[in-house]
Amino acid sequence: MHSIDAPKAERATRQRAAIRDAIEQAGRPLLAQEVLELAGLHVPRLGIATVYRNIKAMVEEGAIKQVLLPGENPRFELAGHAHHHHFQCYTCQKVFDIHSCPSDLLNLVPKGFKVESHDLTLYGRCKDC
Amino acid sequence: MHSIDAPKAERATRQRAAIRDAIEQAGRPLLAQEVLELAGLHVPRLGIATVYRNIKAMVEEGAIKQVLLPGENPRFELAGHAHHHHFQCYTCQKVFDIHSCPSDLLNLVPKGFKVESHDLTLYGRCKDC
DNA sequence: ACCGTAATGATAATACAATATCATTATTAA
DNA sequence: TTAATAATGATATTGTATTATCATTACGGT
Repeated sequence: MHSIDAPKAERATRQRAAIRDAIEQAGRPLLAQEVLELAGLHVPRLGIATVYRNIKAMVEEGAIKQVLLPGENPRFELAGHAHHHHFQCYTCQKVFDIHSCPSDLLNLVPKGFKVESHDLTLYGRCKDC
Repeated sequence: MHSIDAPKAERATRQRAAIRDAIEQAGRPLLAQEVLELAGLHVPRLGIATVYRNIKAMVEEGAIKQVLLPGENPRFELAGHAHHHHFQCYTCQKVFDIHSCPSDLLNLVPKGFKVESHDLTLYGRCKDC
């Protein structure tokens, strides 16, 4: 008799591991291009389509999450981090996590407006620039 | 003798006036599409190319400025406003100005990082939603 | 080791905002 | 009013990030 199991998918490939490792070890949100460059160091011939495919799958399964900054393409970082914000360097354009958060945001809006969340991006010079 | 003046350009057209008025009277940052819709109420047959052309010219001459929110297309508002931030409604997607600013942003970053500016976006429910 | 097939890599196709093209319209200086 | 030409409107084109296609590769259960 034939199997009636649902299609399995989710094979463990070198590419997927390298992509996940790149995001994890970077410790900062990465552009798809940056993921390609970093993971590509360990998997020669890695293709951008594979990067996008795996990023998409990992977002859907909740392993990583999208980080959007104003006027920038999406970056990706490991999920599971607590609420935090980001810092972008004017010089190298890299984005870093900021693990603190201003306190007095709820009183900034006119009456009638209800604040439910917020995004904060700091800009300046990073430690290496 | 022929004139040696530089090419004049800058004619006063109904379209340009309507585009500027739309941005001014909205009192909030508008997408190019929103500018088309609002200015189009006063100038039938207004084309999107004209909107982009005039927006670009007005940005270059400093009359309006671009407003970028995470994951959003550029919006435009009159220049000359003091430093401020924005609120986006989860329901209607409209963006509103917030004329106050959190205070304790300089101490949020690790040592070695220098904060030079910041962007803050608040999200929630606006007065009309 | 073998086989079924999911995943990959190269590249074509797509989506979409923004710009370029160009015949036509309309502003402005005379 | 007229003439010169800047600006417009309709649409084609571009630019670029992302997705689809498909022949090939390589996991993984047997």
